[in-house]
Amino acid sequence: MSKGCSSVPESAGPFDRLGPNGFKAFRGTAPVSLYTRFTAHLNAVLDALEAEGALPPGLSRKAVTVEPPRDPSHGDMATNAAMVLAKPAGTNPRALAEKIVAGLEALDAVDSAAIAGPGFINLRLTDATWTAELEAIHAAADVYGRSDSGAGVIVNVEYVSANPTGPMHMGHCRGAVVGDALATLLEAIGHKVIREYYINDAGGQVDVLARSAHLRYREALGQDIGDIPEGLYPGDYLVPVGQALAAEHGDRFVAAPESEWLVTFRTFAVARMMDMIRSDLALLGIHHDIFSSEAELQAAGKPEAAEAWLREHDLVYDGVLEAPKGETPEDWEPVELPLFRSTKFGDDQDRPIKKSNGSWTYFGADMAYHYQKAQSADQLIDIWGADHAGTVKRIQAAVAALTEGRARFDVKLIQMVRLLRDGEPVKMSKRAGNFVTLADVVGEVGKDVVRFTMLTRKADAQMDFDFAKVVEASKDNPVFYVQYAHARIASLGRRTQEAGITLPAVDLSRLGTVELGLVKLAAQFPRVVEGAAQAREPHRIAFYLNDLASAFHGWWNVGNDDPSARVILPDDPALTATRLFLARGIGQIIRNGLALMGVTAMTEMQ
RNA sequence: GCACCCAUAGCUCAGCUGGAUAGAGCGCUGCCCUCCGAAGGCAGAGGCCAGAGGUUCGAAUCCUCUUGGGUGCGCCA
Repeated sequence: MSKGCSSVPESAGPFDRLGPNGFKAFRGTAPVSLYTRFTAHLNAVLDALEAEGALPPGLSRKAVTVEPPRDPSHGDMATNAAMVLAKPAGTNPRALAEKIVAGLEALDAVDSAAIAGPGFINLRLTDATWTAELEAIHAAADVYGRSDSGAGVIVNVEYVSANPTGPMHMGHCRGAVVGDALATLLEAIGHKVIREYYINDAGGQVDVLARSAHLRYREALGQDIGDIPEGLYPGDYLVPVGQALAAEHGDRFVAAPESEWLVTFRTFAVARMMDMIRSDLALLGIHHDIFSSEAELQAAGKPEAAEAWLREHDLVYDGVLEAPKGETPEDWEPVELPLFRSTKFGDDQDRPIKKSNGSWTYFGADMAYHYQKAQSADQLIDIWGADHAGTVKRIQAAVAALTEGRARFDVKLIQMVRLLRDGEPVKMSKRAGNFVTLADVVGEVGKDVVRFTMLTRKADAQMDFDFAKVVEASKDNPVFYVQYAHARIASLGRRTQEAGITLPAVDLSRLGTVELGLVKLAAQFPRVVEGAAQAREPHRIAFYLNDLASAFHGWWNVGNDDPSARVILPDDPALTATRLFLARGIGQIIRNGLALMGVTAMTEMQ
């Protein structure tokens, strides 16, 4: 099996056949998308024009697009080639368009080609081209929509990375889902993906965790600990940690000074917290490949190595930062610290990599961590909460410096989710420890609803999560609407069997205009996947599926008033078979799209 | 004071990395549904894409400025 396609099922197998139009419809395990094929055809036409001198050689075709027009009445496919190339070619768009049209019209798959507007070339494809695409969907099945455009490129996606001080709460949820869906999406276009979690187990917060655990440890040994002091973690989830520590160590650390137990308690508590986080993530179907420990990173001397390299290249120096503008903290004092020249890469201030006590700042360690990730990946993606927006530039600067600009590095910022119940924001108080946990929410509405809902907005837009609305059975709820379409399709199969209809071979020439329209929309799927992966925007899959479901429901609804438009026609088994073939093709796309989102497709609604 | 994110129909949001007459759901208006595929369906109204410049064949999309929201801002993670 080729690299980068490890998640493609073997059963799909390499596939090689010629479509009715002479296209080589499949390459490797997944069919080449219609748009990719037409881009190739267009390039061939342009090459021919170059050869005969109608176009100067070597023009950049970067801005040339082949895509469906927004208005379907314009045709099935459009290209801007004539408009983009006319100027550098020293001709006018329409004259060039006529030459390109002549070349494209010669293709069997093209029914007609026309010049429109300022110089668009609109193509109408033969029905046979589309019905062949429907067959391709069935043939490729679970693999339809995948490609190998990202083959050979390893992408590291770091997401969640919640502090190991408590269970996952809803603040972590969206980033977890977006990161995971993005990772799956990148795999779908052939990337090898590393799903990574960075454990912040080296800072002051885990010391607080250790002290909180010590308190629970004393409690487990029967001491009255009273109220949890300010500054320690109050959550009940530390009770079993204290009990386990008591069972293991007895009372020998009860009165011991902190220096004797801190490391032991910290290590133990962090491990327990990570177990808890892993099981919370498992509720969402999320499993990371690698958990990297900040403490281990530091113990291995990685930050020192990074610092040494940066000093050699004059990118770290010892200096004093100016006092912050705006509200100056009362206790501000100028201190000399090792500073990274992030201003050289567009940051507005150089950033300290060590604290005045000699330990690493979060940034200092994180810098080394990103360098480590870049050793085993070609591209890096971080999924962060939007509250960390202010630190994006410095880490991008660090990656650019340490990799000398080689690694593509994107930080995706995830905006806040506002939890609503009965239209009212759910109140959360971290101090009292009564935040809404991820486990609670998944327990209430289910994994699939949570995952889908988290992908119904652009990641950088704020969103509301309303407990009532996300489970509502109506067309305003995309989660339901998409699942309902898939369930209807599944029920068609069951009902055909119940009706005792024996299905003859399908006759795709009997598909009507509305039905071919559905095929055309379904055939967009590979493009949508490619675009969503390139843009790192998994929400596009959710919106596309909602559109597809909407088109399917619309088709279904024609049958309400017109029984002859229904799928199951006891008097016409051949047409039943054909429409069922279409419906199942749509169902396949929905299933494939949901799979990218990590959502299970339902075969019946309750 | 500075940086980043955002601004699209009354509301919630899409808009496929610059394309043609800017879309969807809700809400609103009108019609359809005793049952057989209505946990609805069909149609309609509704827009200075916050504002002003610029880039070019072409801008909601890219650049600059302004206005109005959100987030963050020395060695917290």
